[in-house]
Amino acid sequence: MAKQKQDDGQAPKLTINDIARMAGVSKKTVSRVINRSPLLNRETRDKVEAIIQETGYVPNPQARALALGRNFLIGLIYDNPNVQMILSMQKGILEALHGTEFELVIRPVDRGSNLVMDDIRGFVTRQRLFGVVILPPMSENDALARMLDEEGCRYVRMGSAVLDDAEHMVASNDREAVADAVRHLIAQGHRRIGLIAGPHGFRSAQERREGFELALTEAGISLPRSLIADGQYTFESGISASESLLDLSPRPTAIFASNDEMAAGVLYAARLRGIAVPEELSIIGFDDTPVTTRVWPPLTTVRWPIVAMGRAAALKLIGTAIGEGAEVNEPSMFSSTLIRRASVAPPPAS
Amino acid sequence: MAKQKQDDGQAPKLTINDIARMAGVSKKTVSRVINRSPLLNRETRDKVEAIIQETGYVPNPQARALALGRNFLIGLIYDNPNVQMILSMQKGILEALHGTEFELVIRPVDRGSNLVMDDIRGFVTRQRLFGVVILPPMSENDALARMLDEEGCRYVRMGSAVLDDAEHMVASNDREAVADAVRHLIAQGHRRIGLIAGPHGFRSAQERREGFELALTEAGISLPRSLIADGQYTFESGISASESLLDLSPRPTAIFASNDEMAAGVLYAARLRGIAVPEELSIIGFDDTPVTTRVWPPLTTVRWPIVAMGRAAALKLIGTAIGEGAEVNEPSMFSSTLIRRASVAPPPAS
DNA sequence: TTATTTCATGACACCGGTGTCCAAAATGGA
DNA sequence: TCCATTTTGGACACCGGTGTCATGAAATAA
Repeated sequence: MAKQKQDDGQAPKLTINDIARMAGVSKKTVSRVINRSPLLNRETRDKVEAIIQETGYVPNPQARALALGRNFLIGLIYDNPNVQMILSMQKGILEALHGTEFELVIRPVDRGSNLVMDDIRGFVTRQRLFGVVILPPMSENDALARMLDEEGCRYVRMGSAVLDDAEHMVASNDREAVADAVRHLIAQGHRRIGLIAGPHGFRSAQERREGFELALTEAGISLPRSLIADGQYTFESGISASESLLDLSPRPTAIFASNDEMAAGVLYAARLRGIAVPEELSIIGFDDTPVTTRVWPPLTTVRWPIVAMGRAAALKLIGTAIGEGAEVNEPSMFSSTLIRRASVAPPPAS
Repeated sequence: MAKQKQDDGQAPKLTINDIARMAGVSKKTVSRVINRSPLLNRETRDKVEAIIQETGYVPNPQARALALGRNFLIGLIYDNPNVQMILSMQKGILEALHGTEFELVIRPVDRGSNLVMDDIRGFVTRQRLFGVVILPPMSENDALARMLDEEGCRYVRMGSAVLDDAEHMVASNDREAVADAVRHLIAQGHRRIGLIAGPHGFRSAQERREGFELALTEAGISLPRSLIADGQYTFESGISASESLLDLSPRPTAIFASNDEMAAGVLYAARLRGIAVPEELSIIGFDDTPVTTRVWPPLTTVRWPIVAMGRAAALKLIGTAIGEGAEVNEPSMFSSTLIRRASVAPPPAS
């Protein structure tokens, strides 16, 4: 029955009882101090807080989790292949969580598997997660949102447009961003502009396509079906999709690819055919990933504030928990910027 | 005092007591079944296990964490700027953790801050982590390893070479891998080969440099100091470091860059000067990141099995916990492969 | 001054598991 | 048949917090 004091570590592991004893109050009173209960005498609070400061006591998260029936863990759920995006999101979320008691737990899921729902349900209920951030395209799954509602798990959905569930969304305005990019091409004099679309079923792909069509319609430019090619958001699909466009006669003088990977694929395909970029072909991508500056010429692209959005999502989740008076009111709609590099030029004189 | 049955979710949340009642045994007996205690009657075990199967009962991790004083969380600690590596490691670890009761918690730390140690200590002790995986260069910090030992926290260090602490290492053999790459250049006829080294203080940088020098020494090629330039593992540093090499006369006919980002920088700098790759200059990088195939020409590089190493690290950590008889014996040293692409050719006839 | 209300605090049970220790049952030897 | 020894299972305390309710003190009203 000897207290295990120096058994392995030298950290004596203070508990709430130790603090209570030192302060000469009950453990419940210490608990009140920790949880900022309003019905506390000022003196008592100060005394206990001083001791907590002094000793560096930190409540045991496991015990809290058990008593509260809720953990201080935020889950990050994704089924997305885009590593850059995942890591930037992760970065933003972690920035917001830094200094709080929250930790980030990663959960990649297997899109397509029909066990996904049960998998996620088990994840959030077993771990009693405080909340989750869902990355696209999984975030577009309304059934998932309903399930989380049922389970009483908070969530924020990242997206390329505000869906019905606006309350839980942090979104970028992809449509308008793409329209701006295409307007830029039109302003340079381009009229035959090709589109490499993203995969069917991705909301972002749809939004970007709509933005593309919007800009052309505004300018009164017709869009033959042949100028649209389907891609899968991968480099390889960018190469193969652009081949059908580059074989056209007359060839498009510019191509908007729905993400940077595919834009890099266009550049690659153009080089294989000896087509000069940007002299004979202008290219614009989307995401502003590092690859845009590694290739030659550096690619004009659209930058969306992923890190800031990740931060906003996390704050939105934990805001109610740490909101000390000021209601955390993060913007839910973020806008993107056209980054002009060297892959756009006026079309060649025909 | 009414049981909250259908208050928010429809999950009745089975507890060990429910199972015990249903099986007609005490909760402790159920606990024994869960923990595979050997001193149990076969019939009792089967009966309880059947009920667990039937009801889908899963023990509450928070309660277990509290009672055991240890969580089923694995921490991933990194201070590394290389997003590709972080994500690949994460992927490997998650693969190994999939289907187990373990979850992955992410912890980026701020290298250079002198609070790092306390930060990590707080992280592992508060959360009572089962163990952590440490990515380079943080993994080279011996003081950190000692601290984790003190705190009784398991750990695995990822590295580019086996350090003193071999028991806790999962490593790749960078030195030999680089030597192979440089031997390849020599075999093609190169004699004036430049090196862009990684940052001082990174073990990987040192190992790669040693591999470079090893191959030259073997071939009896002398290495003037002017053929070595310092980089920071970034694209930009690759550009500036290569400038000093490309200004030399005679110019090196090949450059080994200590990672792909810097190799991409060399390519960029070469293009700015109108130097043809690979005709006038061969380039080899290290890491086999996606950028190597996005640029033109695709870069020859060294691939190290990051995902497999992450998997091995995780298995090494949890192996003792899930080891059912068979002692998990993952290899601790991984070897790399030279990936030949189009950035290497024989040197120009001088 | 006394009755009533408000406020601050504490005692105690509880969250859902696990460790310790002891009792009952089963087994074996004399 | 009885006692000693080994299994097998349960009662109970405990991990470190939080919720509920009771209690005593102080403040207000009568």
